[in-house]
Amino acid sequence: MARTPAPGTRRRILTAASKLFSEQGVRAVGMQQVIDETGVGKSLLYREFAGKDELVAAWIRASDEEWWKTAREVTDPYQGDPVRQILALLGFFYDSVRSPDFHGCIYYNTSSEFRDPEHPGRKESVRHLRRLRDWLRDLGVLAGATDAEDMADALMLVVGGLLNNGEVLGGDGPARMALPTTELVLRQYCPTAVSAASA
Amino acid sequence: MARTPAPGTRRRILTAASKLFSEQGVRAVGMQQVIDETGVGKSLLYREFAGKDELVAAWIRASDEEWWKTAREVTDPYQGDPVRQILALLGFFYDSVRSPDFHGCIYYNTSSEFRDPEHPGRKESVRHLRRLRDWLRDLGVLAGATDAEDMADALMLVVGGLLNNGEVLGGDGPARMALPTTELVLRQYCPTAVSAASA
DNA sequence: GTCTATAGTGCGATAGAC
DNA sequence: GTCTATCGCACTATAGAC
Repeated sequence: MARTPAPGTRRRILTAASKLFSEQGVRAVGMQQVIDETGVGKSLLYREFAGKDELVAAWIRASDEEWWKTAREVTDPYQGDPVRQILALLGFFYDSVRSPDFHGCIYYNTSSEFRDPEHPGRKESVRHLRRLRDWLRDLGVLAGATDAEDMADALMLVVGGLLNNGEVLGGDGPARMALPTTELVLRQYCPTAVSAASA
Repeated sequence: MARTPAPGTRRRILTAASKLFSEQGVRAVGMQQVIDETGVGKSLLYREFAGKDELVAAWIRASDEEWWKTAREVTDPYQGDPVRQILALLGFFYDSVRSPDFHGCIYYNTSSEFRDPEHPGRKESVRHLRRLRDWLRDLGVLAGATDAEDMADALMLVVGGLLNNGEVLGGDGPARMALPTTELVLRQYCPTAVSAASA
């Protein structure tokens, strides 16, 4: 009889691609390296993904899904307290940046590697960052922010600064100031809610 | 006697390389494109620059020099008023990001494209960002900041967020909040100096 | 395996300054 | 015409997409 398709092939490829792409950058990694790392055959890889661009997009999409899962786990304990949820989220970013596996934010990095707005990997990356910004705005509304749009954009400044300086300047650099600066922003836009959360 | 060497060849190559690299990213641009854009011969290009890595490093170095020149022009009118100098500098960043020629910060982008700490282009990029951070710290000291190191790192968060979100999220996005957030940080670390500057 | 692209090398032809 | 800077092309080798 015919051999049954091995389960989880797609996942194995994505895991290997994720390691290589995030550590070295997408353009620095060839498809051959992905193949070598997985042990999968070339034909199987190309049956699973139409091309490199599609592999990149699938990697970003999978990372995005996993990220939201973790982000919700991190903020769920503070359900009903949006200010603490924001602080928990920024704390999660901070921990990620300080982790030894951190090699820069894949969404910012992939956007910078592919400037064509039509590139599937860029599209997915931009989509992720937009959703993050919108989530921060929604939390701001829940927190009764005086201006939730402004607050979300100010927080994206902190997030962008945290994620992009981490790999470049030392570990004791700007990252250290991410939480204090977040509190500064929160105090500006939700003074009453922050006092309550500090209590 | 002999033909005279054309002056400014190096500069012409750097100008073309700058356009291509900053618009499309370094790895997306081949040496042939640089050659086509300048009309220069391959042999001349390789006599002027040992290889692509060296061209990239030279481009970053030239951009860095030009940047400092402009940055000083922007802050010089506020000589003796470091708080206003910082605000002018952030205003300059803001204007750059909103300019139609902005295609992302070349220092952050090049760092993200080349992860090898030994890559000459990365080295120059990191050096630029470190010098910027140190300048902000020095201005913080002059402004009598309660903690100039913390303030510089907090401001680098704003700078990093501003420069890295600009190309990704819309023009009306986080960039808009860069100056208000800078003021927030300044007020936190130099309350008296900011009041004086606002007066 | 195949085809393309890219970094880098080298040489002959050409274009100018004298 | 002579001399040299520089171009343009051919070439190799390597790597990458598929």
